[in-house]
Amino acid sequence: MSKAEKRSEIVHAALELIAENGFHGAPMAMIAERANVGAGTIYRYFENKDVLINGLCQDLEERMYPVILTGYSADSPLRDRFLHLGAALLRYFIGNPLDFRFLEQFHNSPYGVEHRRDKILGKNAGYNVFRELFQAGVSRQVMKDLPLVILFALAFGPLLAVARDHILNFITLDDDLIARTVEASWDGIRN
Amino acid sequence: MSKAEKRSEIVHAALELIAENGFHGAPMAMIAERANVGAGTIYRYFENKDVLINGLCQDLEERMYPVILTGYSADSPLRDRFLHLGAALLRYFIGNPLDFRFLEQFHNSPYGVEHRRDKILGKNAGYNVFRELFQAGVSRQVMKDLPLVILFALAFGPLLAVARDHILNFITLDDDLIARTVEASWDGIRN
Amino acid sequence: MSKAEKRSEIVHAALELIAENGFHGAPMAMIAERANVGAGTIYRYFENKDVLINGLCQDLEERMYPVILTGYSADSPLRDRFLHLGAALLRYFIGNPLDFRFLEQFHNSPYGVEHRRDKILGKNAGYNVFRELFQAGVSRQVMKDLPLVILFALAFGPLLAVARDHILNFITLDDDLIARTVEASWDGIRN
Amino acid sequence: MSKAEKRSEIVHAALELIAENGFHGAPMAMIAERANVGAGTIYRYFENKDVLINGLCQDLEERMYPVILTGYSADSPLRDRFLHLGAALLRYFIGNPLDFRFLEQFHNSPYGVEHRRDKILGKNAGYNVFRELFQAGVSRQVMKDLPLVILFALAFGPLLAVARDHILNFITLDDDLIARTVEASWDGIRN
DNA sequence: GATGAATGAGCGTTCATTCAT
DNA sequence: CATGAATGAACGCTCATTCAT
Repeated sequence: MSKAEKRSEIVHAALELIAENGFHGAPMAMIAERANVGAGTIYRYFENKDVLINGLCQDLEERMYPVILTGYSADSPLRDRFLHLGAALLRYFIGNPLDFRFLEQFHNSPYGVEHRRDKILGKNAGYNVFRELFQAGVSRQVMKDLPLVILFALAFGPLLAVARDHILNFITLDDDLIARTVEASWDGIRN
Repeated sequence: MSKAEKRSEIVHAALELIAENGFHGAPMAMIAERANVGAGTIYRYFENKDVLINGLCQDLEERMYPVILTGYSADSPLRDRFLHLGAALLRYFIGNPLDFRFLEQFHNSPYGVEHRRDKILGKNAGYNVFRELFQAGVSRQVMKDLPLVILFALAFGPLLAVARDHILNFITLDDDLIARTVEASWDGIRN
Repeated sequence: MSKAEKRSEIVHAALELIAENGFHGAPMAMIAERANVGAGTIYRYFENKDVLINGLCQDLEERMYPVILTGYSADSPLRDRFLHLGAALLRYFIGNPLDFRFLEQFHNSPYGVEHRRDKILGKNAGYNVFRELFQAGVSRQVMKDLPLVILFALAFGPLLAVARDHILNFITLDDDLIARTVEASWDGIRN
Repeated sequence: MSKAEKRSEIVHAALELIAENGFHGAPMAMIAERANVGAGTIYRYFENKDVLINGLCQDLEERMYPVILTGYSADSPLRDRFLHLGAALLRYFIGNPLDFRFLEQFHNSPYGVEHRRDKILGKNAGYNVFRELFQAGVSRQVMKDLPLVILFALAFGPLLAVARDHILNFITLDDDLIARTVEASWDGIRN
């Protein structure tokens, strides 16, 4: 197993366990076992558990953004751009439930909050596609004149909630339901 | 200290610690200390830590529902009823950040999921005021014809997200902002 | 087993293991086992291993000083006082080899140095009997006019060395040899 | 880097780290790093860590004895010979505090005791200069008629103690103080 | 009934040693 | 030969739970 593969195995095992059982249910020894490496090996790739968890998040975003940005055109009308991103996000979460579950766990932790603070301050490139979209929407008066943070909440709050409901089997989303849900969340932010 | 008072002290101490520090930062011994009871005493009131945590949630709802239902009239127009509940919920969370922080921690745990499953299956009375409202909204075609679960997500997803943002100091909500946020979330669900 | 007894068992087990095997050979689990307590129990009596080790030292001094000061008279001639203390110290170490071995380990550690620094600054009562003796010796010109620290080294350096040699079976001290050794170390410091 | 150089780098790095941080603060990986060799390479030169540490001691003595024997004449009077060796030893330790710190760490370990046992049984050449000196002193009745082990303790106990005190900054030795200290220790052993 | 001392499994992490490259 | 990634036993410490008082 190459060095990159080993790192990947560790990351995968950690994400899987955290997604399935939460942070409590993912001790380092169990991550190591599932990754088929020794317990000490993880520490060659990640300084400690905190660093591993933050690495997981970064890893995930690097996998996720290319997917949801595929076919996205910054020249389309704002509504179309939002519908594309919303549906892509929802589909990504549904198709990658472990990633979604991990993100939920992550955002509910001290690191998650810190990470979010950085995002809102605009340090992160991936997020900026959303930020630009919403800033354009407000300035062109296509969207409601509300603080960006609230628009984010109106747009993504529902999408994350239905993704969770789908993954927990409270509902089964199909393409039609996804489209109507994203349209409804558009109604929440548009003027 | 009476039996009921002692139970109340325990519940209060536990909720406070979990809200402040997360589940990790709330060992039983610390809860006992803050509640001014012996560590063993907690086990007279709650079979184990899991049961305590579920008790906390139930306790919280019993305090919260009377507050948000104050002044609520089932005879008002659907829109008014929604705006009342939404704003009341948001104000409750902002005014009781510990309750909100606890709920967030709770919902992000195996118990939280189980609890939610019960809610959606309709076992819990408190939730039913929302259920009735949304069922009426759909049947009178005032709201979109979407599954209840999705309507819940559209309505409460944004409210919870902005409550979190406020409590984490990413934004400061005032009455005007609260009203406009709840109206925006109404736009998401109304026809 | 009473609380005081349990503490005593822990202290005894720890001192024994450290004396026999050094700090490396005295993990907390082994101390607990030898003391017939659970591993966690130690932490009810000592905040952590460092505190335990410092406690051991303090404990030891509280046992040792009364013994070596028995029959000691501050009114005797300086020479007699020194011979008394020197022989008493030597006898104590020979009679309590575990205490001696522990002290040697202790003084060769960061804590030991810190502890020694305090002693030399004069915070500790037990040591002061030596300090007074040497200060009197210098001022009455019975002892050499050297810094106190050097007099200590001249007086106790040999005593500790022969105690070690006896305990390691390089030599067997009897009362006669003890007396002549202490007299020789007196020759080192006297004028 | 030649084989001998590599060995030397390893020995130097190990001694430095152990002197600075104690055995705890000198893991093999850190020694390897400071020596600019691979971790596994150390095991080509030393079977394991224990052997390395013993090698360190031997190495040190090979560097130290030539220094303290410089200018030493076996034909001088016993007193002069002792004063020479004592002062040379003290100066060596003060001038090479890492060597001294290492020796102290070393002598306080199972290996140290074993090493000392060999010395006292007379296997080691370096030590013999002291042994010869003391044996001559006793037989010519210049020194006290005490077992050699005790004479060693009387002579070197104080010297090691003041070296430690100097290195730990409890006192600052100058040439005058060194001379008077060595003379005082001579008083301890001479008749 | 209430207590809190005792427990020990389990945690995150380290490091001497091995061995494939 | 030299390397350094991999290993896993062992460490200090925590904490949910029990039970003698």
